[in-house]
Amino acid sequence: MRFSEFGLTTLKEVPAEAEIVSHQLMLRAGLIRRLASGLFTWMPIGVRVLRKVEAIVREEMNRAGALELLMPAVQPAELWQETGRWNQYGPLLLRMFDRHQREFCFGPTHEEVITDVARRELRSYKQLPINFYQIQTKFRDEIRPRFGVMRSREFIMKDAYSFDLDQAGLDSSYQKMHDAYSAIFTRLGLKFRVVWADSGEIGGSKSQEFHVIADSGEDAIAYSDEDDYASNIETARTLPTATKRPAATAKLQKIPTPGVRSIDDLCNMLKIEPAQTIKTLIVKGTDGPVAMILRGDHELNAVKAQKLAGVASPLTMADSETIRQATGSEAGSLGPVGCNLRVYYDHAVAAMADFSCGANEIEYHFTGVNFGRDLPEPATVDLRNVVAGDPVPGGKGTLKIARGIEVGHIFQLGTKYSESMRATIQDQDGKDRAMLMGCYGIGITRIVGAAIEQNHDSNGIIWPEPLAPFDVVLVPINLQRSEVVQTATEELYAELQALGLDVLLDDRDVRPGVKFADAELIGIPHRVVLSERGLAGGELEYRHRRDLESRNMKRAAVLELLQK
RNA sequence: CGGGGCAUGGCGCAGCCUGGUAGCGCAUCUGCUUUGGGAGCAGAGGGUCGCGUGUUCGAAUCACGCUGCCCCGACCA
Repeated sequence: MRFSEFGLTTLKEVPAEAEIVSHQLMLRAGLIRRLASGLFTWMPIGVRVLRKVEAIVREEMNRAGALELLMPAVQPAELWQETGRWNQYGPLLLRMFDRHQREFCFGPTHEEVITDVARRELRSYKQLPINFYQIQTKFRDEIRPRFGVMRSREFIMKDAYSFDLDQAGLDSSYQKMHDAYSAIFTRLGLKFRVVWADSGEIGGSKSQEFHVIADSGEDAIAYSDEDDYASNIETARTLPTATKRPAATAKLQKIPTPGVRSIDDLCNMLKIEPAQTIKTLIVKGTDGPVAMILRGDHELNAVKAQKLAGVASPLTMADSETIRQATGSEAGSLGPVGCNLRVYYDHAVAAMADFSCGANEIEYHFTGVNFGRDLPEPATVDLRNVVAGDPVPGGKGTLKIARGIEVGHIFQLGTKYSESMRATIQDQDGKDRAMLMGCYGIGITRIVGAAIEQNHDSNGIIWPEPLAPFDVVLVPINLQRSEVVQTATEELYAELQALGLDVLLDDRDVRPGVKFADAELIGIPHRVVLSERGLAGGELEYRHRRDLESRNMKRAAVLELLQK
């Protein structure tokens, strides 16, 4: 491709709308342009990257035995009503009517459609196992689209769905996808980690996420420094603390705390640390509100809390009226002492002594509270988000926290969809059985952003070679004025293309600095500079995007290097 | 959805407080010079100042309403 014919415009300045580096660089390098909130046009250079991602994903999916198909982006409401998700999915689902006032949605995912395909097509267990996939546009009406293509409303996803007769079959299909995903992210040249996760909206049991490790990631990942445990913070578990509780030394005191509405206020007034306080959260329950007791510096974990007996799911905080009726007090002055609600204590609380908490009387708190004296010994559960240093569930080592960008997610769905949509198959005994399903997603567009988050410097993108829009960029110096350069450039351009390389020839009549700056901004891995000076000595100048210095090399040596 | 901010040429911004018919940098086009790290000079094109209503002799500027976008938050009891 000749630069002069590629229609690429790069930006010297950073557009104000872009917050994170991948978004800024994608705009500056001309990969994407914004149409509306969460909607982007992929420009030619961006599409080149997308196609490279897709090609690798497709190859590995095919290698794993999955079959590509293509389902409609627009789906009829009736299918979603069959599984009950028409109501469950909420405002994330973009709904619309056709001219006959029939209701549709723009597919945010395709479990319903594929299950419909399966129940029509699959009759016999002999057709199993089978795994269908597609690479296609989805729409999710996100509350707050952000970070460019990382959380956009319209995006491209590879979604796959497996069908098996029994759990052993599902385990095997799931494992195949796990291995295929690992192969995909490895081939893409990304640093990633597989973590345990919550199945959330999609449903089902076993589920793992593939995260590209990056500080700007939206998700927190907890992992062990000693074994292979790794989990999304949403589901990361921990054990009761091993530390023994110190003996009580302080007297129980009730003190007035005017104006104190939060843990921070309390700590400021008493000159203590949040870890010496207890906070009490009131959530909605299945029969009356429930109190959650946590150390002041810890956070309640919704996934864990909503699984507890008596707690309403999804987890909902009680409103101030409910709190008043249940405790006679208000948020900001709540505590376990004298609380007659159903109470859950977090593990970490059991190790505390001489702590402070609300007195269930507006703007009064207790200090010097102790278990076994002022409160009964607590039965504790795992209630909170883990923090760095917590014990690993397996018992070995402590947890560390990293940030990641979720680029893949695999689930065992079981029979959630096959049962509600009656997708059954005849087994060896001629009996109808609901198929066991798995579903497997990769965010194709998100991978592009994640790759940039992980691979850039102050000059621009540094594409992992498998993703690069071009393999090599040719930068001729004085192309328009030097016949020697012109001849050598055209010959090299033709030869590299004949070798099957994607070559960008910067044939613009601009000063070299402009070409260098653009080559670095768009992140082409290999750069070859052709100049009269070098050519006179029979040499080209080569530099990899990651390198700081360029080197002069013989033409043959450059060709050899680029063929690897 | 709650809070905050912004909206002026393709991009980044100033002007608004104190009302008088729009300016800077980048980009674009033309010419000349320049050509190994985002060139220089000269010239040119391009904006009904997000939309609406109002105040006023007069509104980018003041008031009200709306829309769009961005950021933060959505357990912090």
